[in-house]
Amino acid sequence: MNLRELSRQLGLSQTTVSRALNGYPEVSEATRQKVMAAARASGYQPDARARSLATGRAKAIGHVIPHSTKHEMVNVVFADFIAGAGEVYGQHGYDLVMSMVSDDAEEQAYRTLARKRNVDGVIVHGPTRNDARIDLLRELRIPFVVHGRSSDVTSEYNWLDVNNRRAIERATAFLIDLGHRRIALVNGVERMDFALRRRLGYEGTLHARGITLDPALTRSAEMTEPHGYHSAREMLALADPPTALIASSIVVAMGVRRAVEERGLRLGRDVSVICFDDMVSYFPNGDGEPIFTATRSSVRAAGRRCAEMLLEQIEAPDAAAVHELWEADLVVGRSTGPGPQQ
Amino acid sequence: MNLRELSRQLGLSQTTVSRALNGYPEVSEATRQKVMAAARASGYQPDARARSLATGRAKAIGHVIPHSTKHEMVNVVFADFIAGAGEVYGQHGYDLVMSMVSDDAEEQAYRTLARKRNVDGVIVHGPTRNDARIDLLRELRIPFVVHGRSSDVTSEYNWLDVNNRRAIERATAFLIDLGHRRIALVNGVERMDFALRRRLGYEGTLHARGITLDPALTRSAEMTEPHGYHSAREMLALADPPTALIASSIVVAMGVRRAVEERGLRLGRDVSVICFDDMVSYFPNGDGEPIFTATRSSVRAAGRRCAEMLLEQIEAPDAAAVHELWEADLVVGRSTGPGPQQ
DNA sequence: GACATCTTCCAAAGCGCTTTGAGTGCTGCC
DNA sequence: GGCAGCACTCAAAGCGCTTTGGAAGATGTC
Repeated sequence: MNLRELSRQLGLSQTTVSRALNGYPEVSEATRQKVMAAARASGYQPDARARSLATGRAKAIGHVIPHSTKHEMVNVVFADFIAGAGEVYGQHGYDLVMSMVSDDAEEQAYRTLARKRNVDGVIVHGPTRNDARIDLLRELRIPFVVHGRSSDVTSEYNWLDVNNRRAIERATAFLIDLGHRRIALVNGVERMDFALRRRLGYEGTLHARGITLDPALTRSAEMTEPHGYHSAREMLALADPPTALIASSIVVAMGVRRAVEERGLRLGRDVSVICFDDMVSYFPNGDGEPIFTATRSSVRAAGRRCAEMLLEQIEAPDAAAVHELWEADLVVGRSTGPGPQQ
Repeated sequence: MNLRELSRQLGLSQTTVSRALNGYPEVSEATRQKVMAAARASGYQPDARARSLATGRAKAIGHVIPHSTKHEMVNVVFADFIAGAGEVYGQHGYDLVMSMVSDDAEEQAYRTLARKRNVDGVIVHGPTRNDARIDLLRELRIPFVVHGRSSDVTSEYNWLDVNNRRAIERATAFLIDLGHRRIALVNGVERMDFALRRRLGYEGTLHARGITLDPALTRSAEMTEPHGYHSAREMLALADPPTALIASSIVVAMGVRRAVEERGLRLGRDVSVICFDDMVSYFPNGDGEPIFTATRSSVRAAGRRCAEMLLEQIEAPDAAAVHELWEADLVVGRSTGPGPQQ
């Protein structure tokens, strides 16, 4: 069933049928009703490709996901972000098209996406410091929103970020206020902008509070459970071990907890842990009182908002760039307690 | 830059340029080289929509993901499955288009997908028992592969499944051999076919070994960490608690562990735990000796294989339906030990 | 009643590609 | 030299939709 067939059945021209279905005013209410009814009855749905070719709008958003051979990791929070964004796309009749691409081919992937014209815009995931993709996308003149930010990029672009620096500052200060002085940071890969900002927050707060940074108390790697485990295990075995750790995600925190418990220590009493909680659906931070004291911000909500921002940008391509900086909550759970008595 | 412009520059017809680029034999090697070079130089890439409209092939695969309002959960393993499938799609020049859809609109989503003709096939996720989607997709005549199976569906369809029943049979037998008699099952939602099969494996093995099933020792819900925690916590508080638990995923197992440790028990000594490990990238089951004794099967590999099967099916739509049943490994880790002395 | 103005509809062009069917020029053979 | 056959190339017809630029009929105004 296509438009020609449908209009033939109705004894109307394709023009009229198309207009009736798309809500144009040049068609009488009576015929519109007739057309709508016939369309529903026959299950007519316009061919997306033909419509897209005719209108110039793909009605789809691209997400390029690098799957590196080096760190073969699909981001933990990714599924929830996509879920949030996908909701909004669905509401607005947009599709989500994903490209999994080896990370040395990522730039090419964006070029291809732009040329093939099957997306109207893209979301940029996991920006690094001075991320080259931003200028590339500007050059390609394709609307985009960055989930996160990229330090040292001077051009204007749309982004939505959590105030990672501020969040970790607050977490660090919270631990210091509790009497901790040996505070470790189990960070993500610091090529990633968010991880870098978290480190800055950590270092800045230690410095401001007169605590000298001990390089032995920071680790940085992919945010997996084993990363948390090994980092914590090694650091807790030091002669002068940390009494508190900041974990970059709830998954990392799980690893930290494993190491803590393996050592026979009790979380929240012997060792304090704060983590960054992205409120991932299948791994909530407890369901009553939080398991972990955490800085908290919903990645799913971020996905929703990024999608909205992008759709707005597509509607009005000449609008000024939009930025949103979200503050994370600091929620207190059972994983933190007073530091050691001096 | 489009085909017309490119052929104009080259002084050739669109036909010839198109044929040269698509590897048809009716064009001389010399012109082919010339055309290729010009295309590369100008960064020409055919418009996906126009090509798709002309060829009738969308070069894209659809994944419909229900996001229920009831259980607002994005499947844990989903990201890894997609990553695997996406790799294969990428290698074959296919895109992946995702529809997030509220689960009461899922059937409509498939219809729309079929009508809009912007995908050549779909992957069905999370089949339930007697899943209506299978007959629907047959009726819509759109190639599809089911990740999992659907009990009680009589029609033929393509599927790839892990032998969940056998895996849990082996896990249960393993625990019985270790001397356990009070064995609990912390299962997923049993509307899901895989969860149902796991229960059958559990019940069957208990029965075969002469152990009477205690309904107090089974739980079933979304596979989240809190599900593992609450289930284990409640069951461990019973007058006659389980000495071993089978967890439906590694995330659930994390919750189980939390409950075990909270009770002051030691994993692998006081309580044994076996889980189903989907080998999710960010949450490996340890990196040397496994943390948990587990039945193990890579969901990422499953994604890859499902994608291959689907692409083959698209190439040869009249080929017979293909099935693959994968056996899970049973790997021994540190979370299991001998049962209580009689 | 004649003219202007809406309202309602239509034919046809065009989006950018693939593919059919038809040349055109060249080579080889008799 | 004439012809068949081959190697290339092309013009044009779609794919299914939107949208432009009219046209036809209905309505209103003087």
